[in-house]
Amino acid sequence: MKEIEVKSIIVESATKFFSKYGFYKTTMDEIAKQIHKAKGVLYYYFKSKEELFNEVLKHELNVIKSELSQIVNSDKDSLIIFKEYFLTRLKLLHKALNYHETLKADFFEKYHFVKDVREDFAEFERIQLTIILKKGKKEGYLEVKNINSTVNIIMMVVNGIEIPLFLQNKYAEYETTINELSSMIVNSLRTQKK
Amino acid sequence: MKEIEVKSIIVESATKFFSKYGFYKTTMDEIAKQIHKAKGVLYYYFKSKEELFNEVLKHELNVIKSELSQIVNSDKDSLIIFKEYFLTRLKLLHKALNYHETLKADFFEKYHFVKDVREDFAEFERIQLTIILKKGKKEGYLEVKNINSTVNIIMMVVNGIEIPLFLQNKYAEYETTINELSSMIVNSLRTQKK
DNA sequence: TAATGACTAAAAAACATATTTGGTCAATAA
DNA sequence: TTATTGACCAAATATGTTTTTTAGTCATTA
Repeated sequence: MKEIEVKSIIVESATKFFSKYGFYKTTMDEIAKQIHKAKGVLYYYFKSKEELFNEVLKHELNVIKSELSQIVNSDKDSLIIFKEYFLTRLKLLHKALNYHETLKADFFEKYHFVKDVREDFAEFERIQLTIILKKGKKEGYLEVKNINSTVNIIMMVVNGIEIPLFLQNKYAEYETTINELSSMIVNSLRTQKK
Repeated sequence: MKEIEVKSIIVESATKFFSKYGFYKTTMDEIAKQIHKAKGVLYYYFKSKEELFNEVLKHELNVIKSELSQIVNSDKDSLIIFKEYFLTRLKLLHKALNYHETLKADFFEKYHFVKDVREDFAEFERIQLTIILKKGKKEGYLEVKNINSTVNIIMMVVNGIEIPLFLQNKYAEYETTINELSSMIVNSLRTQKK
């Protein structure tokens, strides 16, 4: 089999497990077994578990990126306010994510990824919200539960978007606070328009 | 010794340990040893460890309440915007706190407090911020680290109050996000004034 | 009535043992 | 050479067992 083919089969299998069980509860044996290969072959194509995970993230990011550009360029009417705000947030959240405690705890606690993977990860979270909006009530992507969903929910409320099922617990928890903050943001946006 | 005297000595000793080590890492033996009494005496005055802790909280709340009223009624110039907002938040945060995960995890996981203690606890957190502002750079009260400090920090930034040392890590983590939200709140307050 | 301290049951900590898992590598098939 | 295997290892994790700690009791005492 061609190198690229096997590589993408591995990534595909790995994606299933990582997105279902997370990094630590996924084993290399499982991934190999799923594609009917010996574990050693994974280490022929990838240096380590982290590098494979890295590859999975990169791949997911590319999918998400293309989805994002489609959304942003299609429905200009309903998303115009959101888009404006979102593009501002891209820069603002960047730094915050580098220090995001939950993500660090989950992924960087014991394993030290190279810098550019962190960058990609940051981008991944920034883009997350848009995808959630598009997917509606579908279950989220990789580790959605770990994302700073409060901020995301605020943005949904601001834009009058229905809260997906899997975020409704979080929403109920801080309902009044979120609504308060949301109305402030809306007011702020209105002021800026004048 | 009079009953009330001994009771308050116990509460005083207990407060030191609970505020330093938290509920679980404080032992009844320690508290008794500190006041040179046998452990049994604690159970003569209090039904259980929880009831003693309960009493400690009530006592702290009373201290804090009196401090709060002093602050609110003294410096009207510098705190007027904050006070306005803070009084609104008192109602808004109420519900959110009843579902505050970290607090629940720490205190209600294994022990079931009576309802009115939860109410008191909710009030305790709401009042917390004001106390932090007054105390400036001093270390916080009981379990300060568990408080939803992000919201508190936002409020500090809004009001141009210096971030205390023990909250600066948290601040650095979300610096840009906090500044963004803060400017929105400030704008919103300005709009409301017109 | 107020206080003691030995006592208990249950939880937590410490310790020891067994299993799992990321990663290697010599052998081998294509 | 290139791609794949699977036994093997060290380290981490899980499991089971023993020891210690601790919340709470109670008969006794001052």
